[in-house]
Amino acid sequence: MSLRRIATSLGVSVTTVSRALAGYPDVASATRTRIAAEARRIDYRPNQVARRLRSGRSGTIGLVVPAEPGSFDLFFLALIGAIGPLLARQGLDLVMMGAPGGAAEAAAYRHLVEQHRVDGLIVARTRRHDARIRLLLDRGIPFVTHGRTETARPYAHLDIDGEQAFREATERLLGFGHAQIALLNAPPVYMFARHRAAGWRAALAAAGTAPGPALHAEPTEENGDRLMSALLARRDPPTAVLCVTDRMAVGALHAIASAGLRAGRDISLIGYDDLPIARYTDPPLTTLEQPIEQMARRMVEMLVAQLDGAPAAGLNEVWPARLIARRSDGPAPPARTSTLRITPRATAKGGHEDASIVDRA
Amino acid sequence: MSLRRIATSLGVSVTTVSRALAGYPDVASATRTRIAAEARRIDYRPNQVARRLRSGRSGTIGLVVPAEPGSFDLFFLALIGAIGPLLARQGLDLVMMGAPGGAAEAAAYRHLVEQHRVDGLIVARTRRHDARIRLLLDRGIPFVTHGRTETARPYAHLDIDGEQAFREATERLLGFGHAQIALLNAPPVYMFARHRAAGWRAALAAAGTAPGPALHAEPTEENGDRLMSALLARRDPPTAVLCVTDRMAVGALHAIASAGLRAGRDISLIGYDDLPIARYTDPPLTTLEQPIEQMARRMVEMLVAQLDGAPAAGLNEVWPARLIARRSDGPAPPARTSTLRITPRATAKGGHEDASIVDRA
DNA sequence: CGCCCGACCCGAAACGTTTTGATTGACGCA
DNA sequence: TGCGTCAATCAAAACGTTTCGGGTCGGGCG
Repeated sequence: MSLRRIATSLGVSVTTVSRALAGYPDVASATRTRIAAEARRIDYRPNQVARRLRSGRSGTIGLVVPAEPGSFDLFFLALIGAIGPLLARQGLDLVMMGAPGGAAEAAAYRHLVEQHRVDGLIVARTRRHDARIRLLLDRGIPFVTHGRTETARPYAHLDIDGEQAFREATERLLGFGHAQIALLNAPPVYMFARHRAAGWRAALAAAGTAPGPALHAEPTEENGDRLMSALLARRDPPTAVLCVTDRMAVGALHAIASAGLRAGRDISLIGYDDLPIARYTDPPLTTLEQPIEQMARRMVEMLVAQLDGAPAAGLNEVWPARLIARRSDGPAPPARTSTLRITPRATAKGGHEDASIVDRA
Repeated sequence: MSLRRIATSLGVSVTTVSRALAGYPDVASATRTRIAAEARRIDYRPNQVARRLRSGRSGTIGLVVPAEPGSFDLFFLALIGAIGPLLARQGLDLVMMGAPGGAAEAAAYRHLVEQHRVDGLIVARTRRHDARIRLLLDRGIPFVTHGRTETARPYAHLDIDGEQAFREATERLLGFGHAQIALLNAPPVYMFARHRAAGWRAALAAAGTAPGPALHAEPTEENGDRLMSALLARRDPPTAVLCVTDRMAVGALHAIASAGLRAGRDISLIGYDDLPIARYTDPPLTTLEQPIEQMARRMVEMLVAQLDGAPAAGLNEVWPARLIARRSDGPAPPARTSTLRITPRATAKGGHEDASIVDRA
């Protein structure tokens, strides 16, 4: 409708208008300016749908977020907030799909891909063997992941070095004199959980200290509370605890306070994410910050590069996290410094993912 | 491509395939089954882009979220999480646009609307005179708002009765014997801020109690902290404080603890939203819950109804909030119960929105 | 003078649907 | 037999772009 409108009102063909506006060199500059002027006059906006039909591209990027109330958290929120504007600047829309985990999630990906709804995808919270990544790789759809996964095939990803981050956090706690450092982790299906656990374990091994107990569950406040309570109920509770996310740390803080203990003195706690709230917990939370804005920017760059035909092979980066020291950790309480080593119970894996079970450390 | 593929492989016309699949009655049932079978065999998926071009609908609905770090909060998160799957069930996509406030926000709306990118919109956090709503009304684009606005024209909206909610909360505090009840509000451009303030004021008026001071700023943890600190620095600080959101309440809690006071005993605090964290603050936060899931469901219904041609006029509802009593409030401290009344200072409005200034109560 | 080339422009096809209006037979009825 | 009716099918147009493969016209060159 619209191209034609300009064309008829100027007495040229639709082709010429299209080519003029697209900047092709084979249109006389006089014509071009007339067309440009008219386009501006009627405030011409190309119809994206027509354009997409013709070009076979949809002009949108998909982001599938977990729809379960617990798991859809501030990290995704920040990601959306950062990614959206960047994509918009590239003329791309961000479409969101909520999907409850498992089969429905796979279906969501299939839906987006097969209906030509998206040109590319952003995949967050990668898992060890990630079916989504396999699907996308098989179909040749461009994507970028936040987080790594275990596959031999090359794919674009950007990740924070969780291993290094937790190694650093553990070393900090060791430096405070803690001898029993526990880990409140996410289920080991998630790669980030594995990396952070590895860092914790590596630092302890390097120091010759036996790892404290490691529990895991979906990283929510509720589970942080539950798991921390379980830790405190032990005969020989740890003096320091690493939490895989701030959300978990908030729950843990609550458990500590409920037990009549004081975080930062009786028990040291370190989180991860640096959510806005971390500044305002009591005490403020020592945590590890990932630069979400910049990550989002880089991920979008990687995705756009692939849309323009770049191979995914070179596109992978791992960035450092930054430790933000606040007041939820500190010197180990003197009474218990370097007391006897406790050995974590080696327990069989639980049946379903969400259960909080003891890791083999 | 695809319709044609079925057509040629079955020796019928594209039209017939289309009509068979669409369920028109004028195709022989034998033909219909053959077509259905073939469609299933090749796993036919209609090309949405083509469909949209033909129908003039885009099959997506838009949600513009504030992209400023502070204002993009958990409420939107919950909204997105709830709305996405519901829309998906209707065959609709949810496209998100982040937009920093002001001019950019208007541009974002214009972009979505004029490029035919969305069939409808969801508008959250309504303002008193909301330019977005005017734009949408003028263009005749279907939309649903979360929150009300001051316009004579009918539009579809669903809101929580913030006035009733804060009246109830204030009455609760009065019942606890508090005589100085302050309000930590959001800027009065937001309708929700006005409603909640009205409820607070109404309850106090009914009880013959003078309103405590009312401060306002963007509802973030940081501002909650700042404003609460300001309250505590007064000669005659209030014994109870209503916070317009849980985020603010979290900041306020921090300010209270920093001042060496104990929330729930020295100072009573009530929030709003019932974020997941409200259960895990210290003390757990008494707050008002809005049923986001159900609201999302209803808003989607309202939107879909309009897409199917229903007028917006009848579509508006105001639901009650539910008070969740936890432990951040309680009886007024005996030493100060019904002490002399303080009169809020009547100060002129500040220059820019984000400043924390004293309301004329 | 005749030809060729470059500059400029355009018609038509294509992307995959849906929908309109027409066509084809078969059948019943007068 | 002739006509109307009904069921079943289809061709073509349309949605708004982009792009392919020409086409026309003038001017420069041999």
